[in-house]
Amino acid sequence: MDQSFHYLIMVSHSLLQKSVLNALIQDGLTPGQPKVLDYLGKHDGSIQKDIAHGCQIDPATLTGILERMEGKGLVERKAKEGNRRSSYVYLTESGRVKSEKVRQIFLELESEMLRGIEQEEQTQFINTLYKICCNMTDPEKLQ
Amino acid sequence: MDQSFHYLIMVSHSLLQKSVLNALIQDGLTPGQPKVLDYLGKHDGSIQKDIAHGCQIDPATLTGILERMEGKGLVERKAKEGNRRSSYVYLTESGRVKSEKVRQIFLELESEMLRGIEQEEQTQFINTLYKICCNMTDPEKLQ
DNA sequence: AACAAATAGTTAGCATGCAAATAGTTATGT
DNA sequence: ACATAACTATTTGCATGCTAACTATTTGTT
Repeated sequence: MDQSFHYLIMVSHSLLQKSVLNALIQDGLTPGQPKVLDYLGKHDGSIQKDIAHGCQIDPATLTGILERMEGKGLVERKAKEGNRRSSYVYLTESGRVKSEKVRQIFLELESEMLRGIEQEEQTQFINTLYKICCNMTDPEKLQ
Repeated sequence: MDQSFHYLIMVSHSLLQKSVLNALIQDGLTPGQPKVLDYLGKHDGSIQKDIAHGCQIDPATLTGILERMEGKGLVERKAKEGNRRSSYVYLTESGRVKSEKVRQIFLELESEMLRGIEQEEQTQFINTLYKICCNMTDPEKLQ
């Protein structure tokens, strides 16, 4: 396996993405849905702009994903008095169950990815990865 | 920013992907092409199956990408005597120039991502990331 | 040699993912 | 108050990305 930096970033993401979907496809979830469910599990009632930002996808992409999720009864989009241009997104009962399942899968996969790696090495890795993400983040769009 | 492991993996990949494309879109490259050019720069004359594997995409996806790259004169697909079911892919002159440009961009972006991180910390990070990728790789498909 | 199994690539259908253009809503400036 | 600007979500068009089904070729078995 090529050990260049950018290649490992690509591979780790690709393998994680495939594992997540492989574990959740029997629940009827499609590739774009797990990250949205994960985000809503932590920020229920967010507006679409914030969900898109948190999930690192374009708002236009999120529109389609939410339409299918609403069609399957995973989420509801509601308007609020005094702000008719934002749409507030809430998990349904079914959506909350799936969101919890997603959270569980992420924990299991993280445990598998870090198999055989010392606690200290894990901590150092997360810290460095966080620095890297900050280095890549446009200061204008700091979260 | 959320500092969970899977989230940082997703964010680092997403930001890298966007930076790469941002730097290469003026060259007329589309999102799927840089990784293929990078791979061919190191393994010119590969068959499609190996390119797909190296780029972590499905062979069916590669078919479409190569069609557009061939249409733009970046690559050529040739048959070899004695093996008519594989198609061997070669960079053209123009493709080689783009491939070199891609390599340069990757180096610059890696340098930017690792800004302010000690050499020893970088080395440790790569080592851990490599272990993680190995943990996620199906032993059946070891590269 | 004849047939079955494995392999390589393509096609079709669907779901992301993005940029650009659009519509509707809210904020701002004068 | 009015016109303008900014903001939020959607639509459109194109390029991935996947699975499943299919074609063509090669290998393996008998």
